[in-house]
Amino acid sequence: MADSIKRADKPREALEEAIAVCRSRGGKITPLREGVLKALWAAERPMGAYDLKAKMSEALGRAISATSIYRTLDFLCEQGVAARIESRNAYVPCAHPSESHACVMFVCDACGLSSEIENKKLERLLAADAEELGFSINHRVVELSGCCADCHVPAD
Amino acid sequence: MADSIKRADKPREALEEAIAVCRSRGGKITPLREGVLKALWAAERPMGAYDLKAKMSEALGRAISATSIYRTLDFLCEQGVAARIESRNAYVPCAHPSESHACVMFVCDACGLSSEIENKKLERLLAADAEELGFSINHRVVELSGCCADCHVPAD
DNA sequence: GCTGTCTTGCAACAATATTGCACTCAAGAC
DNA sequence: GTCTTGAGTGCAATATTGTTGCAAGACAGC
Repeated sequence: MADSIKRADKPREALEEAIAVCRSRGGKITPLREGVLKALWAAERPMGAYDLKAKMSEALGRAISATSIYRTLDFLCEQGVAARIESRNAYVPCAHPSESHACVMFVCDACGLSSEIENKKLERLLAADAEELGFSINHRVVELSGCCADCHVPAD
Repeated sequence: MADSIKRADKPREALEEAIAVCRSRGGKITPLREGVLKALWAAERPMGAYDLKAKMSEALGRAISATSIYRTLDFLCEQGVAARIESRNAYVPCAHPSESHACVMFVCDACGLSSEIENKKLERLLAADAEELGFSINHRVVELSGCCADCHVPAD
């Protein structure tokens, strides 16, 4: 049911799928957008906006402004191909662009690796709580930090 | 099962309970700490650190530094009597200081009201996902934004 | 009174995010 | 072909949020 905690094993296809998804939704793929998406998939961990700014400036051979990065990230998040980790002010590529976005993010404090998993039961549970309160949910943030399997190997 | 979406109906007792909880855990209640807690309970919505800085500076009649506010908030969060809303960079008083902290926060985009509810099933669900990944959870963030019952009354 | 610890003050700074205005470029209208 | 329009981007300035390092004050235990 759950994804692997590693997500960088198929960045290539994921990137292409993400681009296809954006296009199919009428989004334009510019070099900056593609570069940011690529950088996110290439990264081993969530990236901050200013990390991306540095990365993109280097990759494109000119200074990219923070503004552009934020706009690009907004676009990618709207398209569902990236997600913001609120508790870290950082961004990750999103592996489930086509699904309604109710992912659970696991983020390792030690190595920074993040993993997204879908959980329909969780979604229903939250929906039930919301209904009880008469609350209509617009956006969900479910983030768990701790230690991933690779990191807390005690003695091996 | 769920709390009311309004939390300001019993700020007085809640405040006193929170103070008692801190004391019982060996925490010292200083005027600043008490003031911040009081401000959080008095507020109708999550407060930012700099809001609290202004509020406290006014209340105590002298300039309080951001540093002190952040330290105070750290203390209150550690004690479990306040909680940070990651998706807003803001803080709320916590209604369940004695429980293990796996609350679900509902925050209304329209009026800012926030409500915390306990949900044990959710906790188990997350624990199960975590186990499957070999992930040990250290900190949970479950925040839902949207529209509360009071705000999306359509026509009345 | 002395000592050690916890709390606070303060200044500087770092990191994150937004705003307003101008410019470019490509797609469609004429 | 030219014009218009709108999306995307650049850029400078600024706002907001959060941290660090060091010094001073408060207070309990001895």
